[in-house]
Amino acid sequence: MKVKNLDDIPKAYNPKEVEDKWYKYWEDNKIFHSEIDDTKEPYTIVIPPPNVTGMLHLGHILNNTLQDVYIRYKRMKGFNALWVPGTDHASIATESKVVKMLQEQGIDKHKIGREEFLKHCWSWTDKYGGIIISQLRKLGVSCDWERERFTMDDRYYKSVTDTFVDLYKEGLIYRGYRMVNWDPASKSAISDEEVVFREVQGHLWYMKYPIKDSDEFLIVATTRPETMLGDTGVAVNPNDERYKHLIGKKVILPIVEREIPIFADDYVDLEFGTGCVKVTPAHDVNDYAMGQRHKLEMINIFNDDATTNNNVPKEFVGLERYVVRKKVVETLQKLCAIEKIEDYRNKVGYSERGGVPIEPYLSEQWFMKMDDLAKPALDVVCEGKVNFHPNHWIKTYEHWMGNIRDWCISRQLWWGHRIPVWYHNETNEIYCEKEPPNDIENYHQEEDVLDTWASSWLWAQDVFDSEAEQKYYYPTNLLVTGPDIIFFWVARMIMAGMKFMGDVPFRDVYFTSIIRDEKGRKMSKSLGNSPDPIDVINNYGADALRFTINYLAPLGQDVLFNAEQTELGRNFSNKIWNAARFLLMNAQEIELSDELIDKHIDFTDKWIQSRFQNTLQKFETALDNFDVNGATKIIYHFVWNDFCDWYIELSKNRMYSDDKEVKAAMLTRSLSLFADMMKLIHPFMPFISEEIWQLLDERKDGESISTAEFPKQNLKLINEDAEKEIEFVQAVVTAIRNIRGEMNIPPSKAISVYLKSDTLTKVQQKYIKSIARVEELIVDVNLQKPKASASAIVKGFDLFIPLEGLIDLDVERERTEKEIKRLEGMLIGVNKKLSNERFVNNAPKEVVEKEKAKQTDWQNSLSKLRIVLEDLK
RNA sequence: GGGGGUAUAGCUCAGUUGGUUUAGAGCGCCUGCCUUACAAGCAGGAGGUCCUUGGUUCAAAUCCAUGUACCCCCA
Repeated sequence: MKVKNLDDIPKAYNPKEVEDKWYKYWEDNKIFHSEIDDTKEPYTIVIPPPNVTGMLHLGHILNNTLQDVYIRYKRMKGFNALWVPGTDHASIATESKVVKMLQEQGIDKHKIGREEFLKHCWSWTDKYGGIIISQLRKLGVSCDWERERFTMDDRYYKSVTDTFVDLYKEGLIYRGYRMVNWDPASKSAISDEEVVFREVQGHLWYMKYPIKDSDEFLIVATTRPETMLGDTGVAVNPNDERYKHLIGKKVILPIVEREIPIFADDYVDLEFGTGCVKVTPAHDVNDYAMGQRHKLEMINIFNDDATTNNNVPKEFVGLERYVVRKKVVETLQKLCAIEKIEDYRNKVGYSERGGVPIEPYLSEQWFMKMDDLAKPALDVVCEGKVNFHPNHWIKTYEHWMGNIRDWCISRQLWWGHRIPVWYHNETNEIYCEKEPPNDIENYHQEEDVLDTWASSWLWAQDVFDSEAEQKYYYPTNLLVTGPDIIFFWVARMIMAGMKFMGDVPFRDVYFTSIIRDEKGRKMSKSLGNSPDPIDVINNYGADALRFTINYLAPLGQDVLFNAEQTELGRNFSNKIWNAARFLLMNAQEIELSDELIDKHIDFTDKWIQSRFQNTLQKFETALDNFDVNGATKIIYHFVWNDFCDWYIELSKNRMYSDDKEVKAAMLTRSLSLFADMMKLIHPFMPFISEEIWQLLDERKDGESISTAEFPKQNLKLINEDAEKEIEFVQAVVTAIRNIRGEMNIPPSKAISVYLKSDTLTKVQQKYIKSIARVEELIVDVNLQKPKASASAIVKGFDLFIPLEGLIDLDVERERTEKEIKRLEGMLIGVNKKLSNERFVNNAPKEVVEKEKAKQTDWQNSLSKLRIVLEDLK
């Protein structure tokens, strides 16, 4: 062992100087590259591909740090670790950005045509596509960048469209005229999962529909009066006595003057509104269903941008839907056909991407049959072949998979995987093959592209270079993602895996927390409550952010985050840095040697080794159980409390020893342990751990902690005797510090301590003296309490600190009385337990013994304290 | 309407198969310290009806039920 020569180690850790340097080193040395190696077991993760033109946000930080923790941990454990990175083309999100950008230049997408438009999309992708990737590098993720993938790569594109052809031929994909969720802004269908419901303050309009050949009229209540232009019926509940006599009659639709039937249907809620429902089969999902049941006419009144078409009276044609609403209401009011208008809160579906209310809309779309695909995908989760963490998500998954509907996979967009279907120009016959028709001049291709998720559902299986690679790396081991895309993506990847690979795509799925601001609100651009992670990294360091966010993020709970909390991780970095700095500075002038590693060992060394083993064990168990949050707490506690607060403090005694060999042996061991400690830290804080690890010993060129062997558990090093010895030292020291603190005795003031005990070894005494700044320590089983002294009971033994002149007797009396009260309280509890016969008879013997021991201890301490108190009076 | 989650210190959260003292941590607060690694630090301290009410048990923060409050998802 030979530490680096260091002239001047900065007092505060500066991540900026360290982080970029090591990231470059890792990349230059291809530390993260993986290739097939049959001698090693693979451990594979595929990144949830972020939107190619997106920006890194805090959700990405948590998600990618978690993946990095596992991939780095497994890499050090000797697995052939591969983390495949990449980005997603994000069809609708990217296209709407490009459309907007072109609009600002006065360019219309349709005027320039598909090919020209796609060129703009590609240059947009080229321009912004690198940003999120470089941001991820700042975070320190250990992806194999040589394998970076994009969902629009030629190879991947081909798998996506080929898969379409296979499923079409198998009859699992079909075309149909159906009602879909229509986004009038992007003029495209979107899936059910892309609709977000928002509560809005609206109105309930009560409209009068006159009954044909009668003076009577019906009143229908609606939240969307404009759709009345497309009404083709009025429904009532068959059991509704109020309207029974009207069933079969007709009403004259105001404005339009169309005769439409009154019919009965169970769907109608007697309680809602008036109990009469206007039915617009072409513009409402429930009305559509009723329309089909009762064979109603379907009148589509909207164009694809939600303006009215020619199916409405002339004066209403060509108006935007909310303009029509106003005009319809005004016209009805003039006709005295509005009974009343009530305020009403209801939920309106909005397009997640387009941000406008969706329109239920009838159109020709492509669908994928879900029943056969869903069944095996549901089974593997229920059987535990895919494990969810936390596992309560299984219930949600089960519920969704059990009630699944066919998936609308076509989108009326250009940016994406164009559906591999050609229609014959004359016959309109469908041609669906992996290659275009030979006589392509006689065909025109389907204009629609596939839903983005219908491409990314193959991500876990089609990011590899060859079949051999696929065989080696698939199934992947872990997927880390947010629970919000459990249906969009996780479920569909499992379907794809089972269908095309005959095996699950991943064995474990870790559902991350959702990051919120300190008030619990979702992070959003409009609220401006989302700190830019790059700013946070620049201010505190990537390690600090990585550690903090994991320290704050328990599995399955939301995280309330603000940037200042990153101080936690920064402070921890600094603590680690200074501990290393202290040891390294002391090691500069001295000859370290591996041969000294087991020389001059005492119980403090045995203790810290024992603690480290205990920590290692708990740390690995936590990671194996996906308790990442727990792992951060375990390592934090060991580093800060055990190692820094106690072991380093204790080591100072030998650090300043005259015996150079004692010092060298101690330093050799400490630094060796420090290297192991850095390995535990490394998955969370890759930069600082690499920096320090490189300083601790001479390293070969290209060597990295990233590929160093992870410490092995060694139960032989667990040492209960040493732990007990330290516990006693800690108890004595804590008692002394407590008296110092409460009596306001400054640390600079040397004191004497009397301990009425016969169990303290000379070595223990030596450490107590140095660490508690005790000038004179007298240990004697027969000693008497000195006059005017403060006292404490340590593990049943009297401890006195004579402080004549300094000690305030009133304070000491209060202190003693407080302690007596505390003990009395505890004794009441234990006495009660032990006087309960049923407890003594029924509880396990060990538990009863324990309680008895407590009783004896406390009784003993209490009587000692009472004597002390008497003496103070 | 259906499903899921959460209630523990001022704040954010730990708390293992029920028994580790009268329940822990970080931050915040109070007191004392520039103790030759670290003031981004050290030492000490205050602060809790473990949401309500029942039940199971020798024993409940922990298991069960009920109620209340908040959050999320689906319709």
